[in-house]
Amino acid sequence: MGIKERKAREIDQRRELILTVAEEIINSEGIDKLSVRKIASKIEYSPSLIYHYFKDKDEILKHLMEKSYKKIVGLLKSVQTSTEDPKDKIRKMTHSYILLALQMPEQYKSIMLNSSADILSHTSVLFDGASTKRQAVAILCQCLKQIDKYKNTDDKHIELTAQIIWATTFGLIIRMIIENGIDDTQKNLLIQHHIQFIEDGIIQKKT
Amino acid sequence: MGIKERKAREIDQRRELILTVAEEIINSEGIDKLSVRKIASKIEYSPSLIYHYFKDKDEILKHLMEKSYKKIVGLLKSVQTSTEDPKDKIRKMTHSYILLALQMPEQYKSIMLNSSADILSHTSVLFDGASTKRQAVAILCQCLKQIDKYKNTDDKHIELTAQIIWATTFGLIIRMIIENGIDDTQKNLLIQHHIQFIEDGIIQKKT
DNA sequence: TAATAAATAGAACAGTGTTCAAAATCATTT
DNA sequence: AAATGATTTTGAACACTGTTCTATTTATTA
Repeated sequence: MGIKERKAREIDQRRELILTVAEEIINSEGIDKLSVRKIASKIEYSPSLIYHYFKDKDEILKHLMEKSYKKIVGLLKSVQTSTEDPKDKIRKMTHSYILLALQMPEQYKSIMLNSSADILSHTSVLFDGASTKRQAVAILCQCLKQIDKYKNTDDKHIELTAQIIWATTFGLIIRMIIENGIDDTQKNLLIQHHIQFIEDGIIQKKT
Repeated sequence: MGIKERKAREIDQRRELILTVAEEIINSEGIDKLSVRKIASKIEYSPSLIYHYFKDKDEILKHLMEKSYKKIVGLLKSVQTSTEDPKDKIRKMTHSYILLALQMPEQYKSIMLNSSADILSHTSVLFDGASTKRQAVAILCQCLKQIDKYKNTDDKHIELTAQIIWATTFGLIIRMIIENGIDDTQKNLLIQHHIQFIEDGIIQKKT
């Protein structure tokens, strides 16, 4: 009986359709303008139908965030295996992370600022022990450990460094997104300066 | 005729009352739960009355933000005139800035993340030339200039440094606010680490 | 084809910001 | 003090929002 499977496939397709439409709205009108009714009208179904495929609006958001989040982590991983020099790795990771985030400003904002508990459990990185539970921090720590100066540094210190790198980079990105009208050359200068700052901070480090 | 003056005073009082109540709601329930109707009910007037004293909800927010913003700038100024050593100044300014922000998390979030154009014109700091138009950046630049190593550094470079310091500190604060449940010792470690990072970045700087 | 299960729609509830015309209050002048 | 005019306040309404519930339609199974 392939009918059940077809049904399951149809449900998945419908869910995908909803997510796609939601993403379209976010990209064209911004996340604030996303509404269940707007999704329904664009999909030409009644609003209540949405609730057959998703528990509530938050669950839709959650799925979208998950998608974007995986994209970001995937990027980090690909950079991690690409280069040799650990310092260069951190440079490149930070740089491409920033560029990717700027390419999907609305999604990045949502992922990082939406404090829904579910999403937060993926994106929180500042707690004690994050290096063992968050891929992004783990990858950063791994890179830091490969730097000579950190050979004899305790793990907690490395974790803190990674957390600061992450949180500060986050800050620069969010402000570049929020403060609209910054031209590209200025953006590039800021990014360059920030990466230099990180490098200096790393080099200088003394246990 | 002191009646007109009394009237003006009464209007001011009413406006103040609305703002106070709004702040109370924000502090107790969070900014998301603030609504015109809730203000009205707490003040025991009809919702439509609010619109006699404020153009719309955004204007109320704007006033609240302005208030908090002034508090922050005031703090920066007081630290600026307090200490001697410029490096110490930056340390202290950053530190007390972070502590103040953490004491008013909801307000800080609103000021910095609410992208209403009016508020943005006070809080945007990343554009080219911000050091002449934004007090926070200006103060930071002034401190940087007093550091020996920066004596021969061009203004644009100093501005970028100030902007990065600002944006990264912002990032750390926002994440400490958003990621609830981080205990105080961890918070202090992060803050300490961040300030150290800034210091290292500043020292290391070579034109 | 009849019974059963799933998908879809429509109406409704409670909430939001906002507007507008009417009512109530107050101030001033006659 | 009464009437006029300005100001303050309200109540109802509009257009939205997320969400739930009960029908109704559609598809699957026996």
